Amino acid sequence: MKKTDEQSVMRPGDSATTRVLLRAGIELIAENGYHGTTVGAIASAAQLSPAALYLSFESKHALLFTIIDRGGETLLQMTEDALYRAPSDPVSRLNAIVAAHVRQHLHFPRESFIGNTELRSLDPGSRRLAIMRRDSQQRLFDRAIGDGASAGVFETQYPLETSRAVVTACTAVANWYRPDGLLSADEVIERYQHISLHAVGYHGKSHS
Amino acid sequence: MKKTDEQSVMRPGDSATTRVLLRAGIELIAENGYHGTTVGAIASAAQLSPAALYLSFESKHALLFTIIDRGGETLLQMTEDALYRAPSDPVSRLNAIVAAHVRQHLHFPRESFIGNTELRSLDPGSRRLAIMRRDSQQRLFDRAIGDGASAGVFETQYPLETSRAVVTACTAVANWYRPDGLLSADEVIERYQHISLHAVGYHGKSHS
Amino acid sequence: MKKTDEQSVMRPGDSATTRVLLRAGIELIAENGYHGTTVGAIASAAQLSPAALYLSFESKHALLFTIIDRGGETLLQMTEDALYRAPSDPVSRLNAIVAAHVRQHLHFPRESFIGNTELRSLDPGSRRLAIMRRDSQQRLFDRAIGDGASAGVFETQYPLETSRAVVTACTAVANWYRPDGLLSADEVIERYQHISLHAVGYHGKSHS
Amino acid sequence: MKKTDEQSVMRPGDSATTRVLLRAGIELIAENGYHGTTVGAIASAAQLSPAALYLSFESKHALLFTIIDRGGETLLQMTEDALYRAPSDPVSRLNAIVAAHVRQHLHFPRESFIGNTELRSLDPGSRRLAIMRRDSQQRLFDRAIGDGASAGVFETQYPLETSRAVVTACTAVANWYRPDGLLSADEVIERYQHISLHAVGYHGKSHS
DNA sequence: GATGAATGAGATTTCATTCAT
DNA sequence: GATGAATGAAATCTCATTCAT
Repeated sequence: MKKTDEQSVMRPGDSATTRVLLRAGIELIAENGYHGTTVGAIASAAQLSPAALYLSFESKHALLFTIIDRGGETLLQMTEDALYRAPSDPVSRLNAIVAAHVRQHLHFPRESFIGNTELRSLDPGSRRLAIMRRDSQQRLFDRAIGDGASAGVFETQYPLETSRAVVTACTAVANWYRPDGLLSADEVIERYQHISLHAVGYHGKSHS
Repeated sequence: MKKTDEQSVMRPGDSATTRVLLRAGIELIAENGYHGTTVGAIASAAQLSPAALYLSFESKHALLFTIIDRGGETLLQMTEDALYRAPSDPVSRLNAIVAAHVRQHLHFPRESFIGNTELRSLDPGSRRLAIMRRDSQQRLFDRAIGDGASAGVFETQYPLETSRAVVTACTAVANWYRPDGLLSADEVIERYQHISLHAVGYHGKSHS
Repeated sequence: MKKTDEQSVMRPGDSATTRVLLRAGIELIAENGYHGTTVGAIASAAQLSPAALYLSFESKHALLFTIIDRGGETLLQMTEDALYRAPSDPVSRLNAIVAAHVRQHLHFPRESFIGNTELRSLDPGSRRLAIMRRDSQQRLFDRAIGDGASAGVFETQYPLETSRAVVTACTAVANWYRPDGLLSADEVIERYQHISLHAVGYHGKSHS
Repeated sequence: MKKTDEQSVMRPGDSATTRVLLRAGIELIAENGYHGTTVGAIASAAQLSPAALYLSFESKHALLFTIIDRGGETLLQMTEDALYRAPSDPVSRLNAIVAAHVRQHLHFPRESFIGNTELRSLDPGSRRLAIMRRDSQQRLFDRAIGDGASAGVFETQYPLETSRAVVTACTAVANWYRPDGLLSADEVIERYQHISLHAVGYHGKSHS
């Protein structure tokens, strides 16, 4: 359980208090947005006093940055790892990063949602950093799809737009997926691989 | 110009003051979110006093609701109209609603963005209404794609997931499209029609 | 009455609200110090809500700065004016600035007290400005006493230390003088002229 | 060094921790005032945790009271001792208490400053005690100067005001004296004896 | 003796909203 | 129709103090 947590925002060094605050912050900010969430609400969800937040974080903003920074770092890492381990043919590579991206958004929908919607609530310096990382993630897809198109495996006239559309759609699973819904995570992943291959104009077998 | 405005949130009956407040509200809420935008900021962007807002709207919330309600109403209307005017074959129908949906999001990116992200800031009653309308819009796509799949024109195993992915991607153009960018609105529309047809597993000509 | 007020911190352009806040701030900060005085206490002494303070001043600090800046400006002005109007002999000149300095501290003891004790509560930029003005005031005395000593009219070996001692003593009247006490303001002034002339080693008549 | 410390606020029974806290408290409170100084800042200047302060003192207030109470006690003691050892003529007696008062304020400027400015931050009971002691100190000067005036040695018309002015000026050395400045402590003392004799209207030799 | 973690109370400041003019 | 002045409520953050370890 904790192990799972640590695959997105939590880190081994975090104290129990820090973790419970992060969990409460993730929950509430995903629900109401950063400006719609008060320090008091986070503290009370964590069964702590508002003052306690300032022992773990320098400010409310620092809590938000921690969520976005660590979540973004983990997503990029996971995706790069998946790419590293994948066979080198375009289909496998696209399948690998779609799986990694979708999986992370399925397992950590709230963390991902915050990372996608609350960049505007970061101060300019932090925002720049977060945007750079988001762009790196996008470029992994741009390259995978672009390479497949150049190799003639993907028959799309608009690889860049398609790449954006694929990432967007894969990201949006965080908005609607419910673990207690009809589909298992693995089923969703498989379907998004399928849809993505279609979108890039791949006409062969999905082979996975 | 005003004509254009009125194709999303503005309405003929609106006074000049109401319009300027709506314009300012759309601009600022899209940028900073509802809770991140103050009445003072909206008023000052409209070159009015904060008190003036309360002559046109009952509250800050009422302003938000106006933006979301009217924007959503227009989007649905436009999409239904497009469908009504389209030939009855699946490709034409899908092309028609993709065009309507994308066009509206390209021309009114901020209004659309607010309609997608600030539902959570509505009070429960208003939110329910907005969600119902958003679901109606989604169902237009579900039906268009589902019918095409049933008819065997679209070869997708997962018509529902694909429909969601298509709407998501078409919606997201509001996040990145810049009117002064490389592509014209019509080019973007054409490419999204192309990508959508690919995604639903259509293998024929795009015929548009 | 208002006329009198305006001879230290109040200014013609100040609104009634600004004035009442300044008066309350002067009273309370003189009594409890800047850090010992809350915005709430000032507002409530002014029969206003805490929020009202922020219509007249940018911050609590801005209120303090206004008191110190304007009070210091008035003191320097008054002293320079007195010097300008005085006959040019050393005794008259010293008498003139002692009278001006003591009078200001007698009539505005709280404003003066704040100007002497709360420089440390100003931010560095404001503090520098206030210190520069305080030094200008000191130099008026240094010069008056130094000139008298050079001319042989004042027989002191230590004109600089004496100048500091004189200013210090004249300033301290703000700490103990009570308008309802035994001495009238003019009597106090006369006595401080007398004491000052003694201190600088003047052995003739006081001739005032 | 420790010996010197103990001539104002430190006492032989004080533990090392108590001493380091007193030293830090004196430094910081003199700089920023009582209300401008936090327990955390004192503790951290003493390289201790905030909680440690409560092992040596009952409260932040108790620390302040210790500084003011002991500092005031020492000052009065020193001045009384000086008077006790002085020859009985008015000039010697005034010289003696000026020397004692000035010396204490030169050697312990921060302790003295706090004793003069932070009485208002004491609770009423403690304040009364501190004020009584300050008045005792003032009366030593009142009596010395009054006796000299009665004896016709000091020719001042206003012995009481002069006494206040002398104490004020002698006290203020704590505000400007810097040990690394141009004058040694003994030189400052000599000059203040000189100035004080002038101020009280003594026209003979300074004989010291 | 010393501290890290925690907190209740309170500080400054902001904000949506009202209302007399 | 418009606003300047005002405010109650609440937001973020600080601080003196406690207590289990």
